[in-house]
This record gives sequence, structure tokens and C-alpha cells, in this order.
Amino acid sequence: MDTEEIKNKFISYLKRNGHRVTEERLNVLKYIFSQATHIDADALFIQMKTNSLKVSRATVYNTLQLLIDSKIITKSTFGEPHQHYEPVYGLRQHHHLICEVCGKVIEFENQNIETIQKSISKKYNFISNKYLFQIMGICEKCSKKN
Amino acid sequence: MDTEEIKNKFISYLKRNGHRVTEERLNVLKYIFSQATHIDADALFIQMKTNSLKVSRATVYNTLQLLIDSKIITKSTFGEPHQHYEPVYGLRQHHHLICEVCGKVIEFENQNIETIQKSISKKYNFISNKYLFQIMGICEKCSKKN
DNA sequence: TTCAGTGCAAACAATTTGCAGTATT
DNA sequence: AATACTGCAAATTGTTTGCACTGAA
Repeated sequence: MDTEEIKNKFISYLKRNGHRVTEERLNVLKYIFSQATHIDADALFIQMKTNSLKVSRATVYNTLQLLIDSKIITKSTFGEPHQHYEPVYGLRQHHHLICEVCGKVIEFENQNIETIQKSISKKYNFISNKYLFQIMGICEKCSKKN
Repeated sequence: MDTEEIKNKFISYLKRNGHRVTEERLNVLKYIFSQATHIDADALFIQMKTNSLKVSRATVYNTLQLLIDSKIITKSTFGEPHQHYEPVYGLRQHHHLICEVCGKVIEFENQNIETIQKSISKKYNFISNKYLFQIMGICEKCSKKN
């Protein structure tokens, strides 16, 4: 994954839409891409603060929204009340198995889902922007514990 | 949809699990099934209050959780920060197209999704409890407006 | 009669907003 | 120089909790 490319994509999105390119926005981008996987807004804020960066929660939320609008990251709920954010740009579409016992999230890919998604959108003349496939249940590890 | 049957299912679930059968709980059940489609907790509470029923928010949330546990309703997020609840018991599994412009939710069924879900769960030795397929985008009506 | 369930209000958590100061354009 | 963006704290929204009272078993 080319970090420079993502950064340029974001900068170009900002300029194209009359938003300013600020240090803070680029920092949020950098931190979200330094994650192994999804993260929530507050954890991201705390992590940035810990590394003594100048940010506020408001800016984190604001920037996350801009990153979603520019299709660089995506937001999803894993059954919890708060949102999780994860990079999508340049990655293949993937989906989640969510363990309701330990909270673990397993990612998987499946080409058929994409096909179904396209055919359904077409059927309803729906312009799909993104789609979500999640399976909730009990992971192998947790089911063996009982 | 047989209302009596659902009510009995809920009552039997409550008794089986040592919960009491209360007027309030049955009222929440009744109100959620009187909805055409999904509703959020607060709207449900207000609707019950409007019809001068004795309820509190705490009871609504408590009962919604019991209804989820008994597999009578399900909870989902439609991109919004709060949760929506909708009946599932006795209904065929269906999925959602969500318009990001007008907020409209279109329901659809698709047998292939069920098949994929099963094969993926099997592959990961995951005991699936429920699954979710959502397509976010722009509905026909809204796309014609521009 | 017991104690789970209730209503209420207060607490909490996640997110948004208002405003005065700051920095990109 | 103008004004969009920022940080901060306060406000708002959705949900949970503590506690004294009530009612199902």
C-alpha cells in the first residue's frame, strides 16, 4: 500500500471540494492507516494525543467524515453502539465474522457477494455506494470453551 | 402473521428463562409488531407514551433486549448512530438497500446470500447466529432528481 | 411474601456544536 | 486579509444504571 498515493488522493479530494489541507487532517489520515485494522474514533484520538500530537475530538470526527466522503475509509458497527473505521482505498472489498462472545472480528473475502450485490442494485435501479456483509455468532475458540 | 403465536412464543421464552410476564413487556411487543417496519427505541417509547401507556425508557430497552434474545426481533444500524429494531420471527430472512439521500430502506430477499453465509460460517467453524447484508447508495427516485 | 421488574432521574458514552482564536488560501 | 479549521468545553443524543416502589409468582 502506497502511503503517498493515499495522501495525494485525500489532498486532491480536499482541494476539489474547497476544503483546506491542514496538518491535523493529514495526521488523522496517517494514524488511521498505521492501524492493523479497524479502530474507533476515541481510540484514534487518544492514540494521537499519546504521541503528543495537537488534535481535538472534533477534528478527529470531522476528518473521519471527510475520509469517508472521499472513499478512503469506511465506517461500520460491529454490534456495539459506537462506530469503527477502517481503510478501504486500494484494498479488496472484504467482510466480517463477528464473535458475540469475545468480540473478535474475522475478515474474509468472497467474490460471489460482489456479484449478488451488483445484480440486486441493478434490479432496483439503485446506485450502490458501498455494501456490508456481516455474520454474527460464536467463533471456533469460544464455542470450544463450553 | 399470527399475533397470538408471537405473544405465546415470547411468554414461553420469559417463563423458560425465569423472567416475569408483565403488562409492560407485552405492550412493547405489541407496539413493535404494530409497526410497518423498523423503529428506533426512542420512537417506540414516544409512541407508547402518546397512547398514554405506562412505560419508561428503561423498560423499553430492557424488553427490546429480551425480544432480541428470544429471536423475535432483530437490531440493526442503518448507517445512523442509533439502533433500529424490527420483527423477524416467522418472517423470511431479508436484507436492505439503504438510500443515503432520503433515508428510505428497501427490503429484498435473496436465497444465494443464505447459501454463501452458510458456506463461509462452515469454513471458519463459526456458529452463525444471524447475518446482515446491506447495500448503501442512492435510490432510483433520488438519482432521477439530479 | 418475595424479589424481579418498573419508573424516574441521574449517569454515562459517543458524537456534535458554539465560539473565540489560529492558520491555509 | 479573509474565513475555514481548530481546540476546548458545553450541549445533545442514545442508552444504561441506581434506587425506592410495585406487582407477578
